Amino acid sequence: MPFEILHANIQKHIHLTNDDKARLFTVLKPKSIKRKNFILHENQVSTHATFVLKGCLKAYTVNDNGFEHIIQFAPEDWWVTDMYSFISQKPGNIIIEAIENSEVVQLSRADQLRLFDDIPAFERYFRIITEKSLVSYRTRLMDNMSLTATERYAGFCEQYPTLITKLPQKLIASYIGVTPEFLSKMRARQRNKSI
Amino acid sequence: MPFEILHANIQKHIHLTNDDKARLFTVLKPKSIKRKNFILHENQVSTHATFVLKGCLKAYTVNDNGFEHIIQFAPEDWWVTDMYSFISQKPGNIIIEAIENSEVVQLSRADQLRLFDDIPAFERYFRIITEKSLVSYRTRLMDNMSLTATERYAGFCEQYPTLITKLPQKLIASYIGVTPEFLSKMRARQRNKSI
DNA sequence: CAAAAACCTTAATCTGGATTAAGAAAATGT
DNA sequence: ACATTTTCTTAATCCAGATTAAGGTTTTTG
Repeated sequence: MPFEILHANIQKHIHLTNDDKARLFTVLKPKSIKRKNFILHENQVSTHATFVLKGCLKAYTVNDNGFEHIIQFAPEDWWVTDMYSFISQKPGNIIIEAIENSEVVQLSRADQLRLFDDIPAFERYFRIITEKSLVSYRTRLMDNMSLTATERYAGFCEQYPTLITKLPQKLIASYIGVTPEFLSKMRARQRNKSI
Repeated sequence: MPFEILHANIQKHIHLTNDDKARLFTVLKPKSIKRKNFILHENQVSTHATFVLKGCLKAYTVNDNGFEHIIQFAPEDWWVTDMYSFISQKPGNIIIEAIENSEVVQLSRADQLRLFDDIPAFERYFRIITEKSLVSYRTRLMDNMSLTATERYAGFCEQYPTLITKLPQKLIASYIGVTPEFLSKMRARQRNKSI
């Protein structure tokens, strides 16, 4: 049962009957995606939300100078989508790309809305994870406004210890909002201090 | 009917029957709040979400150096709460304060959850506004990471033309993430350019 | 309507982090 | 296993925006 990890994630928040579960599984579309391939391009409509079963994706924007800004990492057991485009079904400016070979399942907005109509518990599940996701964006916004780069890096290390080990530094730099050069400098400073 | 403005807001997203509406109105608590008074203090549990009928509030954090960072303005027709504290019912670090004499209605998390159980349309309403709110935090986070202060100020003027005229500059500075001195400088620069 | 408080402006100086550049190390594909 | 691409580091220079300080203006409140 390759979807079991999603089922377990859902059960953490609500209870689905076997029928509900079967109904959900019929509309999920599994997909394999290789490192450096895209789930969503810029100016494309995000028709689907994506849940990661295995591997890791990144969601990011590219600014006018060609710099990437990472909005979200999506490792195993996480949902990722361009929420703006997904709810409006208009083209968005977010790119979603695999940073490892990954296995995902996708749910279309149309199928999601049908599930909301038929299974209120399902709408509750998404209401709950959207509330939590809102909190994490708000926290990150405040951190960006009120903390120094060093403090943000320390916070990242604390919050995502597993990602620190497996992600290239330049991606972490892009997530916390500094250049790779400056992250490297911060790490050197830290190293010297602790010796 | 002082709550009509909230009812109209809800009807924009879902349909409530008269019974649903009556049910909602019995649990709403109206409240008058004078300028400079607080709806929520730091380290307090946000038991209620607040909808503004009249006036304007600000939600903000205070950092270690005593600087305010404004998370959200809540003018008429907006909801405001410390979502972290509201969903977890743990103490949060956000302060909500009236910046004008205001009229609000409040809904407790407990009442909200009961409404979710009894009236699925109600859960849908909050699911939808939470999705939208998530998008606006995410956009603001990306703007903070990728735009200059000047661009952020221009964006604010475009997005909230009415707020620009009625809010003191120092609050706008705190929202876009610059010092009041620097906002003043940007405005002087703009003025000189356009003469 | 006056005193106090809050707000705005200007200007000089400072600094966290960006930019540029270039070489070293590591990971990846074939 | 090796060549290519991607990452990481270090160091010099630069700049957007912070900080500090001080005077002027507007708003609030008694």
